[in-house]
Amino acid sequence: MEGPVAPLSDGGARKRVTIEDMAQALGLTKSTVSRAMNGYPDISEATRLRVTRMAEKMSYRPLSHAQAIKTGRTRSLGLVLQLSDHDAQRPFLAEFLAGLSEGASAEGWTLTVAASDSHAAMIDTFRALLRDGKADGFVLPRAMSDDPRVRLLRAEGVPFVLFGRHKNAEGCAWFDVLGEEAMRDAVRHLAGLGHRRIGFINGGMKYMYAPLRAEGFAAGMREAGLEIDAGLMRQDAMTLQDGAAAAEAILDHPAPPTAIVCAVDFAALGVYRAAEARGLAIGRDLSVTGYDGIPEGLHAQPPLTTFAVDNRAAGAALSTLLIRRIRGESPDALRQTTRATFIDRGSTGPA
Amino acid sequence: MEGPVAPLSDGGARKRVTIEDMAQALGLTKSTVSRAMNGYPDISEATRLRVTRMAEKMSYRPLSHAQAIKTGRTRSLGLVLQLSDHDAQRPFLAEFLAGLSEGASAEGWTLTVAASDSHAAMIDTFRALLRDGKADGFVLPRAMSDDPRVRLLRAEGVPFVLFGRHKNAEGCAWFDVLGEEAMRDAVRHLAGLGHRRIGFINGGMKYMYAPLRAEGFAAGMREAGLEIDAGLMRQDAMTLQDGAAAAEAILDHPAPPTAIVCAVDFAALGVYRAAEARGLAIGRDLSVTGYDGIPEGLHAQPPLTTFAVDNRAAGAALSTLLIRRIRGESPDALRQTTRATFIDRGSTGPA
DNA sequence: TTGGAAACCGAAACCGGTTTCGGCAAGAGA
DNA sequence: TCTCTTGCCGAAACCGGTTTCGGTTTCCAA
Repeated sequence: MEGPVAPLSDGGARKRVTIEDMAQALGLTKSTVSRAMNGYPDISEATRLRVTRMAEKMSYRPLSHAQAIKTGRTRSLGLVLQLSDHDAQRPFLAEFLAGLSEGASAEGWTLTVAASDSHAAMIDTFRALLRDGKADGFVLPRAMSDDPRVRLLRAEGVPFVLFGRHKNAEGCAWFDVLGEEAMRDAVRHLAGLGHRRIGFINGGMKYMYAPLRAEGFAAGMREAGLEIDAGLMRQDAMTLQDGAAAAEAILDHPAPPTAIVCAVDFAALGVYRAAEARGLAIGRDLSVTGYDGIPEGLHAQPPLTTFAVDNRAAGAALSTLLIRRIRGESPDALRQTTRATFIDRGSTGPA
Repeated sequence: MEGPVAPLSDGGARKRVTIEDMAQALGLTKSTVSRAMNGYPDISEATRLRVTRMAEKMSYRPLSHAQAIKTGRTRSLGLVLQLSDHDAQRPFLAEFLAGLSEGASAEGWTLTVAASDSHAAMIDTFRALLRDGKADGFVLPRAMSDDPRVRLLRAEGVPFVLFGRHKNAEGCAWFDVLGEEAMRDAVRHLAGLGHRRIGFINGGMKYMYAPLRAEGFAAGMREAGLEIDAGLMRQDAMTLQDGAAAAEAILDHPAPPTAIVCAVDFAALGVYRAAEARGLAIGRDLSVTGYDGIPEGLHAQPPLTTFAVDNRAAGAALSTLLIRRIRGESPDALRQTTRATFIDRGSTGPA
């Protein structure tokens, strides 16, 4: 039923190869082996080579928790999820985790995940993980403008890397997707289709990305020579419901827009609903753009024109950056950005 | 901008309290302290009490990786995500992780997460985690009928716990939600509304849950004295698209059903789409029930009648079970099930 | 009173590494 | 030729725990 079963446990047969085994095989002492593997300068290049070769051959890898007892570092990255945050990050979580795990395991690191409901609990979670040496550094998703996590980790001198930029760059490494560029491109795209009154529905203002995207939208409007009407702008819309409500308000404007740029895909789908309720056909009577690239957008009617974020790549980049940070590189050298990719589907059309 | 910053790092000031500190404070040796904390029989009840009290007072907790070097156990649970699996588990992932983390940290354990694309890579991932002692046991989501993970872990003698039941119970601990009961209740509910021709759209047959739910559906039909028509049944529908396709096929039947029971919410939403395309009003012309309790169901038009699974509770239960399993309890005592809760919304109506 | 078994704790080895320190040999400068 | 470095490695201490092994006391029965 379960197929043939391998030899059965190990029975103490095949044991892990230790540094002592290495030393024995090489005719050296374990201290020499250790220093060779850790790049100490008082080891000749010749023996270092012998050691690394032998390590390869015997497939020796130091036990991370054995070294941790002396070094304090476990070769593991920490991730603390905040649950009260709206489902915004949910759809991407799997890809994001995959990326993180990928980047970590490429260097022989692992990922330790914890979750907490409240902000206070989250700080305690960080403390507990640090206290027990369960993580050598942290990935902080969703950078916020006043971020308690950043305060804590800075104060404790613990390495971290943000997903999202931060005002106060001091000591901050980060990876981010240039959402403002996407917003600008969205406006440009719509303006190119002849739209002149364009609305904007932004995401949660407590996050760093929101002001940036607003800025990008504004820049796009200026470049296109279009007037920015505050009556056509809403914010803090991160769910479909929020988006629908925002769209209702905007469409109630005496001079409603012919297109709406959304900072979040879910909000864009909310616009679909509001439009439907008014008998407006998306892509014909009302153009909409989103941002994120959620799968639901692809299967909406019509499919949502949006900017896709590669969350897996982001995760991989973040873990790589964090590892480098933990290894001591300066945070100033550890800031990367990328762009979202425009996906022109069916939700935009000529004005 | 960031607020006042605490003392700065620790500067070596406050250090972790070690077992030696405990020994000193108690006038004992560290060996005694250790044995007291680990429940050795050669420690008097009096000193054990003194030790545990002092541990509480000094908030002493042994460093998990320090003990790991001797015991081999790290107090961490492993979770390996399979990415190629369709997005089925995605929406629940956050809650599921939260539950796992919750259950783990309640006992002072942590969660190590890894991801892999292919089946082969997944096995390697398990091996790597085991080899480096990064996990003492594993949570296996989505039990499959012939599960390579189970084979591997059984062979290696590594503790694990399944989310989902397994045919061959030997050595298997598990937690599961009784999907078959939900399917039966769904049929009963529909039969009570007067439906006599009821279709069934099942999920992925490679998973253990699918045959069970089919069985539950069949049982419900028998109990209601209704005829089971194979022409009204489809399987392997785990996405909205799959569900729509299955519904199309079923509705093409010369004697189409007036209700369809779905084993997966996403498939039920696919039924919505198929019905819409034919001008059938859900809840009036065609009744539909789902299973899972995804948020999209709540906001569908009309809201989806379904059975909600508490994935957070499931996660918490699983980690608790796994910890007990790792501590040596027999798997036979570690099998729990619960029921999904029926949520009667708007997608069912009288025949 | 004595001998033996429990009961209980200390001493020391060990786990798998890292890091400090000291010493030997070869090479360089005088 | 003799010292002084330098280069290179071994010896040993250490990290924070666990576990084995003895060695005292105390209790109890003989």
